[in-house]
Amino acid sequence: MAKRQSAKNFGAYIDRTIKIIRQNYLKAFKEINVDLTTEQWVLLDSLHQSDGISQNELANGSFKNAPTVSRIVDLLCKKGLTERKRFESDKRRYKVFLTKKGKDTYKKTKPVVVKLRKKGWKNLTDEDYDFFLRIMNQIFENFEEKK
Amino acid sequence: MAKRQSAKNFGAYIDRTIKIIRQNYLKAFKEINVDLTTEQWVLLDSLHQSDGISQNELANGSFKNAPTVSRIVDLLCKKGLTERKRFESDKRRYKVFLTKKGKDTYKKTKPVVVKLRKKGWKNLTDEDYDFFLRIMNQIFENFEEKK
DNA sequence: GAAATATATTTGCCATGGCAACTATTGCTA
DNA sequence: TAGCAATAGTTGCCATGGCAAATATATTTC
Repeated sequence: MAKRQSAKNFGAYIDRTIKIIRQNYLKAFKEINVDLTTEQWVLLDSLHQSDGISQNELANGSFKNAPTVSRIVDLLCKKGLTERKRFESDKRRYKVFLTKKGKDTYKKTKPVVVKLRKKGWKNLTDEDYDFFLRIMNQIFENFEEKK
Repeated sequence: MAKRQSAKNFGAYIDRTIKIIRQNYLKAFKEINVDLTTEQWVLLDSLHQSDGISQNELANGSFKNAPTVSRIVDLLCKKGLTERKRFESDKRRYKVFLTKKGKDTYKKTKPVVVKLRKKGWKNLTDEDYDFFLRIMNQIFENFEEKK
């Protein structure tokens, strides 16, 4: 039973959970010989859903900031998984695309991710997920900047 | 209502939540002119509870690995908040202590952290916390290495 | 008691990410 | 239209942290 104190140390639990999730992703990719981090996969996933979006859009969709996305896209391009093309109408922006290799890598890793997600939610229910989402969103909202 | 699919993308929510928590801690410390990160505070807190423990014990208690603790303790020592003393009986180990300044800093920041924890749990109940702990611990357990 | 093992800590390399400053381009406005 | 503000992206600096290798000391084993 949780301690009945008004100041709850939820951060520590969130921290250790996200850490073990990242480690499991990394290990699972390694096991199928894919050189990809969790965060790199997140961007591949965004691109799979909306190929050709800008880095800014990638950032918004993945809760990352612009510099981080810039650097991860650099890495993905170096690995040959994505490529950048300038917008014609706005030369400040890039469209980021999955290459053939990027699409293949996504196809190869997606089932692994699905398996990881199932593994992570083992012994938990759909109702638990609703509860989980409500709590996570509430904490997030509580800390959001008041406009 | 959450999507009824067996592979639930819980990671993204955990990720964005831990990020906004860290940002709030950092900002709150800055506002009271304390130069301290969230993770540095976590170690101060451990030391406040058990002054003189080793870096290994610090690591275990904070879900950090040994290299990370080593580097954070370096920083804390540079800031004059902690000091290392060798064990007499085991010269591989250090005992890490809070200095006077470290204790003062802890006293100054603790109320701020309590306030942040309350802020983060706004509109959530004790029962929510039990639920939250159960779900977080279950996810963690699901990903833990089978011995 | 010497050699092999185990443990505590450090260091190096790299990825993520926060923040600020910078460049290039576009849009707005007086 | 000249000048300024806004936007997209990059770069630098630093902290965290994962992993592997190195160092120093302790413990075990033969």
